[in-house]
Amino acid sequence: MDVKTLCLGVLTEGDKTGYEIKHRFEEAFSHFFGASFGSIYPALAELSRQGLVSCRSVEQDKRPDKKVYSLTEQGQRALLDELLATPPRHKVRSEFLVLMYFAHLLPPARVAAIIDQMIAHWEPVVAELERCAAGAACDKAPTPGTRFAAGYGRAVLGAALTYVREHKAELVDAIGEPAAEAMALAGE
Amino acid sequence: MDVKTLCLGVLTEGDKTGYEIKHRFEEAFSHFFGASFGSIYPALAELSRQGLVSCRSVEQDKRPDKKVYSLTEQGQRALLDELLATPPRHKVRSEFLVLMYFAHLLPPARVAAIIDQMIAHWEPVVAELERCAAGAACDKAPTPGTRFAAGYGRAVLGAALTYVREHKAELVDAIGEPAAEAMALAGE
DNA sequence: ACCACCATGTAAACGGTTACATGATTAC
DNA sequence: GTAATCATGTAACCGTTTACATGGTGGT
Repeated sequence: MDVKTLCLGVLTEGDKTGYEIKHRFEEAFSHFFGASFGSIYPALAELSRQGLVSCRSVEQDKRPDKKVYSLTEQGQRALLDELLATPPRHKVRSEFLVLMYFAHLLPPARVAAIIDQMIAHWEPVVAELERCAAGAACDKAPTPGTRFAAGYGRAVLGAALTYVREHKAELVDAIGEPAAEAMALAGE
Repeated sequence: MDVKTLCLGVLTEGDKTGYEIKHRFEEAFSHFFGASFGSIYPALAELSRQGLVSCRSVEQDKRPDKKVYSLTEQGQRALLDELLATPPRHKVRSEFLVLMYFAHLLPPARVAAIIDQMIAHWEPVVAELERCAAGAACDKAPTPGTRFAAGYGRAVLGAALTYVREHKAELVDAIGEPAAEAMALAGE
């Protein structure tokens, strides 16, 4: 599954410009899928070429024209086929956890700072997902899936926050006294 | 941060062949970082060229020679520099959640099957992380970071499991009766 | 017979990010 | 004056995956 499929997906919620699609991506699935303009615009061009979306230019006063994309019938079929064929993968790529794994090689203050950074980063995200999962917010489109995905994010990020908060001191202390184990073994 | 850094990292646990590094990757960080042979072998070659690891060939009876890599002093410094310079990112790419987001476009049975698949996939992973977080298992190398990372995985995957188990029926029912909202609005 | 394990590597293809290029409008 | 929002696109670069190529050993 690639950005093209996601574009088809958001277009089921209504016609949109590339710019709007990018923002929809951010508010709806930024916590489980990323996409930048550099991948969205070429994806839309390709979908248009394949006839899976149609495109009309809309004039604007004092702004350049915008291109509004719509899902075609072919596009709807292609989306369904793609969704039915997609195996449900779930990958995490976390430089944060790599850093934590090698915490013993870093200054304890740095490790503490990294954890604080993650907490500060996650807190507003969880708050936002809480609102989405509740049904309010997230624009419109309160489909069951929207709430499920937001609820998942809330549950999982909430657990992450709780975990790092509760184990920060333990980790920082442990790497601050690297001889602790040796001393324990020596009967200290 | 790339595979090269991770290779330097696992080599702090002791000398290893490319093959062994791959397996270490799998048991230690498969839940937050992926790497295949196709990226590990070239990474090792490049690190060797840069003098960050040294390499000695070891003859084996009835098997081709293996190349055992060791971290050099330069490599240790490079690893530390890289770890200190790495911003703590954390990215998720989940086709599973995309599928759930668009659940209303899929047959309910398919959605249920996908969730069951994820549960079946996550269950043994959580069990393994539980053992790692407890301190036993995960080969040796029971550094504080190892336990922190495993504990994080256990907490987060555990929350994911609980969430999908508790909300599966809700989601499947909701997409099974697509007219529910409309009927409610009509006073039904 | 066949599959899994050990062991190393290459090369094409893929998909995505980052940075660049342009430019008007509105608000602080 | 500086930054954010609206709006579209290109191109170089990056790192990874996938598939291919090779081949002996040990178990069922």
